[in-house]
Parts: sequence; structure tokens; C-alpha cells
Amino acid sequence: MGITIKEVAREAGVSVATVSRVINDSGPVNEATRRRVERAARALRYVPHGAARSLITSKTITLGVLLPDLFGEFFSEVIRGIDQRAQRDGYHILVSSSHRKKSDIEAALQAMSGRVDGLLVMSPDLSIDALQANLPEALPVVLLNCEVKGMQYDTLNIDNFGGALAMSRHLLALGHERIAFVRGASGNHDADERLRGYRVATQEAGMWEAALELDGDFSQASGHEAVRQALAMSPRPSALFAANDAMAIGALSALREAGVDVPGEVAVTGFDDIPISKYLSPPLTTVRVGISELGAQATARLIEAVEENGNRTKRKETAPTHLVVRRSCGMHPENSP
Amino acid sequence: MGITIKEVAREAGVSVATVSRVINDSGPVNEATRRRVERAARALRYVPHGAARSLITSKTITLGVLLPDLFGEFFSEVIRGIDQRAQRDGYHILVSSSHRKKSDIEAALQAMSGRVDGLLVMSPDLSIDALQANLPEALPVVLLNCEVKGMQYDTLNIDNFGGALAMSRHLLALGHERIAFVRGASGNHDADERLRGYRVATQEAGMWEAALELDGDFSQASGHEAVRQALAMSPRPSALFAANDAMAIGALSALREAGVDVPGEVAVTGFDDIPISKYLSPPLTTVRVGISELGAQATARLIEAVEENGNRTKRKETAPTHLVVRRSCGMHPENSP
DNA sequence: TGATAGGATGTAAACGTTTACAGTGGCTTG
DNA sequence: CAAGCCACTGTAAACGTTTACATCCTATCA
Repeated sequence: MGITIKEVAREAGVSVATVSRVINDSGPVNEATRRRVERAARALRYVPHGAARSLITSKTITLGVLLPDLFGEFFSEVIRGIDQRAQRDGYHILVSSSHRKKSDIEAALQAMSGRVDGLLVMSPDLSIDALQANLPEALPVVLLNCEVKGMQYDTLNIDNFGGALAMSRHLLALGHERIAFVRGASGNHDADERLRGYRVATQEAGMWEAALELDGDFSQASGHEAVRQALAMSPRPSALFAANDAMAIGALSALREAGVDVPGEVAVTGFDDIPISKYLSPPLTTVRVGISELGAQATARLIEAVEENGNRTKRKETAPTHLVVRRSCGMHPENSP
Repeated sequence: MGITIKEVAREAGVSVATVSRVINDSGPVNEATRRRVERAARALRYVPHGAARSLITSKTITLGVLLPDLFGEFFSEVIRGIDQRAQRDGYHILVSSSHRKKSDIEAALQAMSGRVDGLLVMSPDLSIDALQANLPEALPVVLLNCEVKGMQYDTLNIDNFGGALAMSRHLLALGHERIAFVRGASGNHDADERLRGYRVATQEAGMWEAALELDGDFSQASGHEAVRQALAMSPRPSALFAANDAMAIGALSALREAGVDVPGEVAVTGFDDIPISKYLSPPLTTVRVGISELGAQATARLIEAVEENGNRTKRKETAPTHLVVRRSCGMHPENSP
């Protein structure tokens, strides 16, 4: 349908090889000829046919991104980071989101196969067995925020454990003795690690108690519900650490409905530091995760893997998190470390 | 690098044509042969080479999605809608986001050209002149939430005007006489239309006043700032309508800091109905926009345009919005229409 | 029995590039 | 002046598919 290199060649009075050399700036070409070709290409609005190019070079300059069924800001941020980094190096991104079931993932994998030079997989819910089976083994892969088994894949994780540990210790340092924890979605890697951080810190201090762990699934609604349970306990917990900000927001709303003062009667903290956290009342103490940086870093790794096709050694990396202290924990931010 | 159709053919003891017929289920093939081919393909883990396919069929089964520099939930939601709809029909999506400048768009357009069967463009900030110049004129395009000029493109817009009109009238009906409005980002189509709805409603009621329009840019921070100005006015407005929820959240936080009761002293409303709105305190009265449905609908239109390649007549459509009444406007939700 | 139809399969051209290789011609060098 | 080099350009093969066309075979029908 479109203009082909042949027509440009004819228009410019040269061979297709020369046009190709001009377009890709490969091989020597006389200055006058180059200008003639460029003019012809522009006049005809020539755009190289991507598929034909890919066929011969066996490069697609496209990165596949496989995402779970992600809601809210997290999704946007991670994509932003990925896309910006990819654009910088001239890569496109082919995204496929909303995968819950194993069969979904397999289908998506199949479909992407052959259309991408590398794959970025984020799937905190699923194990990666499904990958093994459905992937051309030559395809570079970077795992983002997945549970890792061996050293067969490059992986990048958030320091969920460290962040939860720091937050729990922070609350303990403030003198809280009964700290309730609202768990994230079950089977989710992030959720598990955050829980682990909470447990280690509270057990260390001798303050752990099974009843203080409440169910949640990362949704605002589940945070709301968890508060109902927490308020029914006696003695009532003096602090509530939600495994993400969305649940902390739900908790805050439930506490207000119940007429419980935050942080006066109960301290509340979250995890993620989504942009609104700062504007809640009281502003939420939480753990900051550089989400878009995470995406960008993973992408950088993937591009690296794609370009130096040699057998790089796989690496596991962890992106740092840090505590951001606002009012909801009861501490005056100015006193924050 | 991978397994080709030839190797499958050899393995199965047939010609490549037969393998192709089996893979695509085109043309007749004996049942026994079919099974032999399928077995061979599975054994070799054969995956057709996408580029080669595209080259010959001149279809990429990929849709390009061009997005502005979008933050927050809006982005996620629209992508979710697009991706789910695209997956349903077997299309991939190639996304390119974070475009502010005209040159960015042009570059992205060039890059996508030839790699997609159709293009979904969302760019409320920019005019579409840039499109005209850089697009293969044969490429189907659907404009999402863009300012429209003629009838040369299919377009899909949110009923920003209607929503803002309804919200303004709602506040007027509650007896508010001084309703401040926090504008969205300047030059943004959505922002303009929402402002227009506010103006028409207030002027209709004889309550419009230039000073009641406050600057904003859709960010929480700008909502926060707008409140400072609103509180300095005298008489003070009794209601504040922010052009989106993020600004309403910023406003809520500033009002609380200033010790102003919502909705007792000032009613606050937003626009978008992002998921957290329900969990704010007080829960936010806002205008609901089916964001992911919007994305899905636009995608459906694009696929339609791609598949029946004939010269369809372009359509302009508007997605409805509706008022969702919660506590922040002072009206008890149960009384809502 | 011979003609005919049509199911099953194979052959080879085409899609639009890139690139190895083979020329050209002009210039330098011995 | 021959030889060699270099900058420039063209020719044609290759990439992995799909598909029009040709071929073969078997079954049906007059």
C-alpha cells in the first residue's frame, strides 16, 4: 500500500541499496547522491516498512511488557518509567495487561513471541513456571517484582521487607506495643515480604501476636473492613500498619466514621507513598517506593540484555525503599530522622 | 534463530504450504496430515515469525496508542479498557506515552508508522495538526478526548460540558450562591469544556462572577493553593467545584488545615470519580466518567475501522457522565436524584 | 468406461528490506 | 605506466511467511 524503497530509488535515480545506505547511514555514499535520495524520500513521504526490516535484521526494536491486573497509580507509574527509558533508546513497548490466570499469561506469551526483542514480566501473583514452558529460550527476560527461584533470570525487586521492617520499628520506637497489620492480597509476593518485615520487627521486640494480623487484599474496601475488626479487639491496637496506601486510606475513612481520632487514638501508616498520601488528613506516614524508577531500571537492564547478546551473568537487584514520616503516625515530621 | 515453518514441514513430512494451511486453518487438509503437522509444530515449539507474516499479509494485528503525559488513575484505567478490548479481538497494543511537545508526537508517529494497523490518539493538550502531516493518510485513526475540528477523524469525547453543567446546577439547587471553580490545566480540552459547563450554569442562574474562577492545573497542589485564595475572598464562597478529583483532594486537605468544616462551611465537589473519592472524608461528591469503558469503546471503533477498510463515515461520539452525590456537597446521599 | 469434479498437496512467486559481493572509475604509488 | 587502493554504486540473495496455481488422485456420474 505504502511507498517502498524501490519507488524512492527510482525517483532518486539510484539503486535500492543506495537508498538503504542513506536511510540507515551505513556504508559510504556521495554527498550529492545522499541529498538527492533524502529529497526523494521526503517528497514521497517514505517510511520504511517495519516488518520487512524486522524480517531481515531479526530485530523488532520492541520490548514486550507483561503486567498483572493492576489498579491505580502503581500501574501508571511503572509504565511511565518503562516507556520513557525505552523511548530513550529507540525501543517501542508492546504491553499486555490484566492477566490473572495462568492461561492468560500463556496466551499473551505466545502472542508476543516473535514480535519482541525482550520481555519485561511483572507478575507478583504467579510463579514463573509458566514462563519457562512458553518462552523461546533465547529471549532476554527481566522479572520485575516476581518471586525468584534460581539465578536463571534477571530480577528486580522492591525492598518490601526492608521497608516494612523500618516502618514497624518506627512505630515501636514511638512506643506502640500493639501494632495491627493489614495484610496484602494472599499469594502476592509483595504482600508476603511486607508481612515478613512486620513479623520480624514485632517478634524481635516481643510484641508479635497472631490476632493482630488482619486480612486484606490491597483494596480500599479491605482496609475499611479491617478497621472494623481492629476496633472490636480489646485491648484495642494503638497503631495500624496497612500493607499499602490504598488500604490505609480505607482504614482512615472507617476510623473517621467510627469517630476515632488519628493519630490521637490510633496511629495509621501505609506503604507505597502514592501521590495523594500527602494530601490525606492526616497526611499519611508511609514507605516510599520509586515506582517509575523501578520500571526504568528494569527496562535499562532489559535493553542491556538485548543488545549485548552474549551470555551475561544474571543479576538479582533490590530497589531501596525509605520511610516518609508525616502526621498519621503521631510523630511530628520535623522530628523525623 | 527460531524454528521456521520449513523445519516443521520437514519434521511432518509435508510441504510448507500444508503447514501454513494447518496453522491458519485455511484451505482443506486431510485429518491425519493435520494431526501430524500439529504434533510436529508442538514438538518443535514452533511459533510463526510475526514480521514475516506481517510482510506478506500487510497486517500487524497491532494497534498504536499515543498518550500524553498522564498521571494517576486516569492513565491506568484508559489503558486497561483499551488493552482488554484489543485482546478480545486478538490485537496487540503498542503504547507510547509521555508526550508534551509537538516534536515528541511527531517522532512517536514516525516510529509507529508501519508497525500498526491503526492508531488511537489521546492528546487533550495538543491540536491535531501535527497528526495530519505525519500520518500515512491510509491509516485508520480514532481520536480520544481531543478537540475536534472537522469530520475527518473518528472521535470520542467525554461529556465534560454536561457533567460540569449538572454538577453546577446541583450546587445551585442546594442553595449555593457563590460557587468557586478551580480550573484545569490551561489549553486542555477537558478543562475548557468543564469550565464552560460551570459558566453556562452559573450565568443562567445569574450567579457568575469572574473572581470566582481560580487557577489550577489538575494537580493536588494546585487545588491546595486555590483554597488559600478562596478563603481570602470576602464574602467567602460557600461551595468549591474543582475541575477534577485530584484538585478536590488538595482543596479538602487545605480546608482541613485551615480548620474549615466541609461541608458545613464550604461544600467541595470534584470531577472524575476516581476510586479513592469514596473514601475521603467527607466522601466526595463528583462526576463519574467511565474511563476504562471510554478506552474500550474507542478501541472497538478503531478495530472496526481497521477491519472494514472501506471508507466508513466518520463519527463523533460523546460518552455520558453522571453525577454521584456523596457527603462533601452537604446533601445526604439518600436524597440524591 | 471415460469424463469430471473436487479434495489434498506441492511449487514457486511475492512481500520490502538489508547486505555480501562485485563492479566501476579516479587517484596514488612504485 | 602498471598496480593497487579507495570511494562509490549496483546486483542479487536472503529473511519466513502466504497464496495463486498446478498437479495428482479418487470417487462419482452418465
